[in-house]
Amino acid sequence: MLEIKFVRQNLSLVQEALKNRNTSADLEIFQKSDEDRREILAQVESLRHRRNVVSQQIAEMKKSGDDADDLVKEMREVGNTVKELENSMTKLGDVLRKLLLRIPNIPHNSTPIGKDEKDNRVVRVIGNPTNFDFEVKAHWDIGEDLKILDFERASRITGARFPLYFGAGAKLERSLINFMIDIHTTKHGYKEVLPPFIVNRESITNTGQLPKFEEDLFKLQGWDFFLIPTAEVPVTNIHQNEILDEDILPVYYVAYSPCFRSEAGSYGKDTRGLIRQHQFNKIEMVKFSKPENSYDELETLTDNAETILKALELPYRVIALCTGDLGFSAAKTYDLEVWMPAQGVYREISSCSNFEDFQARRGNIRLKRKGQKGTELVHTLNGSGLAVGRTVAAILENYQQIDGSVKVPEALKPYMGGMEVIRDEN
RNA sequence: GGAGAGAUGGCCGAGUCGGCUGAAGGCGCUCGCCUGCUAAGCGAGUGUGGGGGGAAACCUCCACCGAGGGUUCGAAUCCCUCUCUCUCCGCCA
Repeated sequence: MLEIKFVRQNLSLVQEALKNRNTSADLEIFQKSDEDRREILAQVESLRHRRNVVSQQIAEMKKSGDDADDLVKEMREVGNTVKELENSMTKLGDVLRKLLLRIPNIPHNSTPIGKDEKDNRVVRVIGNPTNFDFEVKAHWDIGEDLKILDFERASRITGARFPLYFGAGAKLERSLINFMIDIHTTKHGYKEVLPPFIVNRESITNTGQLPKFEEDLFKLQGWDFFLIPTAEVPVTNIHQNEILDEDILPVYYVAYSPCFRSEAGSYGKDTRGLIRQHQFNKIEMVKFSKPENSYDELETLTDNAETILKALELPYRVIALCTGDLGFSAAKTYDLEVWMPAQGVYREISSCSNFEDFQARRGNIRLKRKGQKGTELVHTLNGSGLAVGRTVAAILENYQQIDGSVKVPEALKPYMGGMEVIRDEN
């Protein structure tokens, strides 16, 4: 959420940001409601002031036995007026809050301006697309042929877009989870957390998925709770309504969680394989930072995610999302895209963002500096490190061999109990 | 699921029969004094959000004692609803 004062004073800047994001919000209603509300506020406050003063008088008069009936009567009137004005003020306040909650973050000035994903900027390319001297198979065929993935049975258990892993496939997924968390905790200084996978409305509003994108979420029937679409939600909310001491910052957390997404509106896309599932596993890194350091933190965060891809020796590239492709809460985002040989394209496998104080304002996450009065909002960041299902897909495709087996990446062998190659054991 | 207790400022904790309590007291923190160093001591200050004024230091007003309603001229204090925490019982991985 943007600060109401900021929006009030920078309407054209906000307008411009909305335009760059290909979105809009009714800023005229905002402006009008804001002015009206402040006008009423002034009236209410002076009436309340008068009531406070006179109430004091009434107390004194009663104490000395004087008759205060006239004043009491008058104050009853004042009280009624105040109540009426307060009601209209509450209504305007609701309008304003609803509008504010739906205004996305202002993109950072280093975020390229552009319409859609075609305008994203390639920042760097690491490694070369894997070479094969045979015809490569898509990961879903590899997985099904090796009997480690079973989309058919999964769809019977639940429906389309749910994963079912067997044997070495299940173990590969589990190994990757441990491998990634181990690297982030031992090499990058993150603290491991295991958060709730169901969150309440407030938490998921704080991170920005609500109120605008409720249709993307799975909601629990009979509860105002949601399945998390990413561990970002519970982990960022660890510190909601807290004042963090300056010297504990920056705080780094890494969490494993399953992620649940309705994928509304993506019916035709990625219908096969592990790329787009309603449930998938992800390792998420979350940072709380002082404002002045958050862009440096974004670089190291991205580097931390890249470390995993490098360790797995998967070719990838880093792109900077343009304003039109940027997520609602983010001011700047780098996507990591891994090379997928079967489709011959780079596919998103991680997204690393700086939200500046946008989420912190919603979640009231503040910082207190030594020797300074007051508090200020922290900056929050997060990035996948990495999406596990997509990593499995990338490994299957990039490490496939002509006989249909798949080599285990060197770095993963210890986690796979020394297994060198995944082959059909049946 | 049943029974009970509680929720106050960064933390601990007091608030009587509703009215100088935005909130005692303590801790912590900041500044100053004092002291060979450290420790202790002394003095002052120290919540958040919002409106108005001022270039600014700051001044002023309003709101906030888990959340939301209600009663009242006036509510941290009374009433109602909800949420959360704790204890005991039951049940359960």
